[in-house]
Amino acid sequence: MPIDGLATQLRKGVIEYCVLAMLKEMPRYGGEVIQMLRARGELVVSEGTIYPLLSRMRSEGLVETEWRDTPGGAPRRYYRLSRSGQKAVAQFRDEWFRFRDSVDNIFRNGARQ
Amino acid sequence: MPIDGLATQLRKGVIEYCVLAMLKEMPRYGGEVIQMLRARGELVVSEGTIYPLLSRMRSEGLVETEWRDTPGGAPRRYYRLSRSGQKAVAQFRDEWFRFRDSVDNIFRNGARQ
DNA sequence: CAAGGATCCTTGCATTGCAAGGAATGGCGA
DNA sequence: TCGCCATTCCTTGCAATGCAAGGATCCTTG
Repeated sequence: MPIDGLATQLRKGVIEYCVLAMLKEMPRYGGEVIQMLRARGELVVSEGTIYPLLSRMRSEGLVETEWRDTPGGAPRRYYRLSRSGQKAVAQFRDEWFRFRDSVDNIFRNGARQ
Repeated sequence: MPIDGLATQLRKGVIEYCVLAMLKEMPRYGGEVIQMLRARGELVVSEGTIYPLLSRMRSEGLVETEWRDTPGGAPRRYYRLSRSGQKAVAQFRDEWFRFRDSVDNIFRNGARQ
């Protein structure tokens, strides 16, 4: 059973770039990213989504990582944007706004162009 | 090779409801739907996407179909919205606007809530 | 030492967009 | 008539990715 029926498929291909965008400000670790996405109602994700995603982005060179010890508990792997990650975010951002407008048009104006 | 790199994954889970929304005005056939989506720059799809999609929607009861002869050429299968298809469009519409706002926020304001 | 919380990861599955290939219908020119 | 082409529809197999479930490691607390 998916976390949230309809929106599950909506998230495909968007979460990756949302995560990259969240890393623009500062490096973050996996659990932190999950918490931040959950704070927004519509972007709830599970560990099984985020960790494989972060691994993919690392092997694609979009992010770079660094272990940091914590005052108590397991060490955290922090992710920060690489140069090519920054480019990817910028490129996707443009595509997102165009895509969003197309879909908005269909749902606001019906099929009329 | 995908039709359009980044946007390929974006389309997942959205095209289905865009097609349903396009059927609200009047019944349409597969090729017509493809043409209309291509007219919008950001929602280009191929036959291999639309025909399996229309079949799924038919077997889920979201659309009903009817064959119509054409003045010259192969007959067309026309799709029209069923009652449950109308409900699905309305429900998705609400989800879409919320989802869109969440993503917009991330790309406009960074990670700040 | 045992229990528990936080963190990270892996495996296997479901969904869905896509390319490639193919079949049926009718028009048109050789 | 025969072959070719455009139009329309469909099927097969693959790729990408969100997800649940399960598990490993490290630290603290009792």
